[in-house]
Amino acid sequence: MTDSGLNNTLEPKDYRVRMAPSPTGSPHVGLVRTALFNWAFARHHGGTFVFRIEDTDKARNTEESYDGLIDLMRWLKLDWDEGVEVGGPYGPYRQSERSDIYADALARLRASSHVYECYCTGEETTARYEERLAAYKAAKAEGIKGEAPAQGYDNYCRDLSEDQIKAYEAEGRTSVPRFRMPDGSITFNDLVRGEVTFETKHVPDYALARANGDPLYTLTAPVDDATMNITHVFRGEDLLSSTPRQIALFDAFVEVGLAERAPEFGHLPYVMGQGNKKLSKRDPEAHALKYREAGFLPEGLLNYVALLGWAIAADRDIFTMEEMVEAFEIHDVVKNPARFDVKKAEAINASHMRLLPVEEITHRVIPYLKADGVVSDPVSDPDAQMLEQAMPLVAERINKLGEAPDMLRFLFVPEADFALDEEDAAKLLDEAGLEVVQASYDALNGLSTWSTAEIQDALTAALIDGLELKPRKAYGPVRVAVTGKRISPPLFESMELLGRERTLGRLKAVLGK
RNA sequence: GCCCCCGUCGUCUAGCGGCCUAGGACGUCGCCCUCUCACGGCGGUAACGCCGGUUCAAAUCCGGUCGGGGGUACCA
Repeated sequence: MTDSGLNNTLEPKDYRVRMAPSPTGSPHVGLVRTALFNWAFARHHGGTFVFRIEDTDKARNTEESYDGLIDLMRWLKLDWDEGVEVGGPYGPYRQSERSDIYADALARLRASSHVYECYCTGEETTARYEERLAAYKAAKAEGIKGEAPAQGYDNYCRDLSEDQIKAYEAEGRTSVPRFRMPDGSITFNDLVRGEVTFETKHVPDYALARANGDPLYTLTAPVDDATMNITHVFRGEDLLSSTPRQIALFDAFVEVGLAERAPEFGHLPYVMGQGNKKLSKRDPEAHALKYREAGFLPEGLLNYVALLGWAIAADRDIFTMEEMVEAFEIHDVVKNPARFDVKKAEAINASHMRLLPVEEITHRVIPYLKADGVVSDPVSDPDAQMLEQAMPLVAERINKLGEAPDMLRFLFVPEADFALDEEDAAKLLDEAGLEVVQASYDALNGLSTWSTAEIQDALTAALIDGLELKPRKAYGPVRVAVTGKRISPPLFESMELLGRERTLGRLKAVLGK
């Protein structure tokens, strides 16, 4: 048994965690959760959060994806103390720039007894498995009980003689370095799951590099964690079963002087999509940056994502990142996978919206208004004034920043471009509706003062008292005529903001005059 | 096949042997507020996978079983 425990002289301020994504495709919400928990752990303990990039797979990495990762982390304000873009004492922080380090590590390992050369081809390995399987089945048919053969590499080249090696080399075969798993079992204390034990006979010897010399993930990640002095590794549960081989590797590192000890591990449960499938890049809700596009607040997304496997208290869902940092303990992380629920994410986001003062929401909504061409870029003075007055009306009725443009557009469009929603117009501006609009026009036209209160009084007198309409019936057509839609900010306030000229103009336009 | 992980309302979770006729949140349903929408308020709905065991007492501990997931690569 191997003990992976840290020596207990380690102080919380010395804790070093990392997140190490591969820059392939657009960043995933599962990655946000992993980043958040690592970050919260580091901040809670006063440790260090490292951001490293695992870009050894040249074929799949893109610079665009890398930019997306940086963009995402900055938007979320998950700041890192060391890593790409900011540097640090253990750089470089991109694996593609660390070839020398891996070559050196591999050379040391090869000089030890922990690594041997394997000359097998993949076909040979599977062929041997088929053979074992056939033999097992044959024996079973005859009633002989035995252990079913394991799939995967069978440690065939473990103890090759000098002659055999020479023969293979003479054949012109290439070889890969394989790590020799020790006998016995490996037990480690997973910080979220508790004690986990693997019998090493179930863990085949594994390749550390390709035949062409390129190091594999099995080597690079542990080497980086060792050389960057990472003390705790929190990652997805898909890596749980590769942990024993990494711990064994770390033991070899210690022997060859690459590490002082293995880090502690904690395996975070999956973030799932619909059904029982891990949220994949194919699912639209998987893409983290989409939430920014939709107008999520970073603190809203983060709060929701934190809830996927962690709870701050039994009766509380809404909290700030400061509060999370204060309360976060890795031991409290739940073991079972969580489904990502967009509806709840939106609700949590809405709660955060309500926590913000109007001025802040205004500030944050501007990029969305610009993107949709609702306000000028840069924002003109009149636009800024209008916004300042209009935002109190809409701030509490939107759940995402991205909902603001549609709600505000009617206040900003030039009259020439103002258009009615066809469906709403067809529904509400029928004969009866136009009568209402006519009555409204007449009532408002004579107004001496243009204020919310005056407007409301005039319309109430004309429509509710005069035409004896239900408020619902009365204001619907007017709303469509003035704002273009059935759904809008409060009508009387909107009219005041729009001004007498534009309001009356729109009413008249509907009446066809 | 073999190894490992996981199993409380539809969903996310609280629960660490008695505080549980299982709490909160989202969803959903009903009501109230209301010029639309949204907000807000009130109320309802709904769960310990199953079987054994330990115990005076089990959602909580143990065993089994079923179900789900991951691994078993010269992918990460």
